[in-house]
Amino acid sequence: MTDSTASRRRGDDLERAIFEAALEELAEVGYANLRMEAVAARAKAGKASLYKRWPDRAHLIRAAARYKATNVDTAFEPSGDVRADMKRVMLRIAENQAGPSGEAMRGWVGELRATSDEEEAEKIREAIEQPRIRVFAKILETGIANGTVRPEALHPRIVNLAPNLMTQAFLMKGRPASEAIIDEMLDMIVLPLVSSD
Amino acid sequence: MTDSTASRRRGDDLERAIFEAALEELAEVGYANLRMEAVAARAKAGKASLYKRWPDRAHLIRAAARYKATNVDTAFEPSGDVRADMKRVMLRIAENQAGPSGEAMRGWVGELRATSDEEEAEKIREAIEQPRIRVFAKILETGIANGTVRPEALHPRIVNLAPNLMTQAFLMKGRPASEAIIDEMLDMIVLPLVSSD
DNA sequence: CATTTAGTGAACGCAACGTTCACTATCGAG
DNA sequence: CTCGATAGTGAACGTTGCGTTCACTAAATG
Repeated sequence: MTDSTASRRRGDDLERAIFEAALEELAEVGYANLRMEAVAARAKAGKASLYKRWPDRAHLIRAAARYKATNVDTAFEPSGDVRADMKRVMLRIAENQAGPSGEAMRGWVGELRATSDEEEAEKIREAIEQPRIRVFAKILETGIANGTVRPEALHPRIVNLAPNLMTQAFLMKGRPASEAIIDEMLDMIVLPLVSSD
Repeated sequence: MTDSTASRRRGDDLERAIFEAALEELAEVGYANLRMEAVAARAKAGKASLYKRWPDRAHLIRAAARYKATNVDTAFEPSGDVRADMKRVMLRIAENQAGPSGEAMRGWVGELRATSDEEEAEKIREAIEQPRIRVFAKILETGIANGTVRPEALHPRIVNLAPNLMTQAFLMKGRPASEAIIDEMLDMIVLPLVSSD
């Protein structure tokens, strides 16, 4: 926990501590209630150290989310059972949405117009979608290889469908889709669309 | 500045003026930048008159959005051409998202957890979804009647699919889906799922 | 016309923002 | 090892927007 022989941290060391603090705050009070002073206090840092690094709350939180995304295990090997694989990944997305990353995204969406840095926004969107596209494309490819999936299903709009449904559900309901809802998404929408029979 | 023949409005008369002002502000500066003082000034009303009616910004904006929703022409008669009907409605949703209602929704989503009045949230969700469900259900029913749509397509998850895709696109991109994207949604996802052939 | 009801506008206290500054711990070059 | 340069601290500050209060006044009521 806290070191009583407190040394004064600098550089990346301090930066990481701030990120961790921000993520914890995000998880606890949510984006809308996150206070810079609270993050600073939690990280045992001065407010000035935050503002030296990021111009405002939105930037700090985006940076923290990026930090978390890079430090998370994203490895995935498809089993060949398309439904099971998709479900597994969707449950993982749900877990993720329930934590600080979900809050970061909610806040980002809420300020999407205000910020309106179209360049930056596009990069964030890509950072969110790219990993998902890769995983779902892999699942579909495996399905195509073993004949359970139509080859035409490998289109970005369809590859993105499942994660997009997850996003929609999360944003509109305020919490991630339950397992029951994921099952419905799969059986009523995604699988009928991609299955080869 | 102040009109010498200034009549002082009251009740619903004043309330409408406040709603109009709020909607104009929403359209101009967006949810995140909307200031209560600006709304009051624009409506030529006192800030106290706003706070007498609604406890805070979020409530005022929700009320304004509701006000607009009830004063909008929602009539729709399906032509029997399912694709054309759906496209027409989706374009109307896009138009709507581009205006103050879209901003209201973005703001609501951004604060969904902070507000966290689960009761109220559910009512708002319903108010958004109900009219859409009715319209798309009608379109699908007509399609079922003339044999172009599978009867099993009349399931809430599928009925809601098109509007949900519109919502997802709007929230993540910051602006409504273009016509080209709507075409893709229809041809790659919605129609393959509901068509009877 | 008198009384009650409702809106105005200005002032207020408050919370959080983002900035500044004097002070201090750590780093690294010589 | 010493000393200057670099980076962090913590407190104070001005500012903005919130939501409230109050003395005043216009409109409705009867």
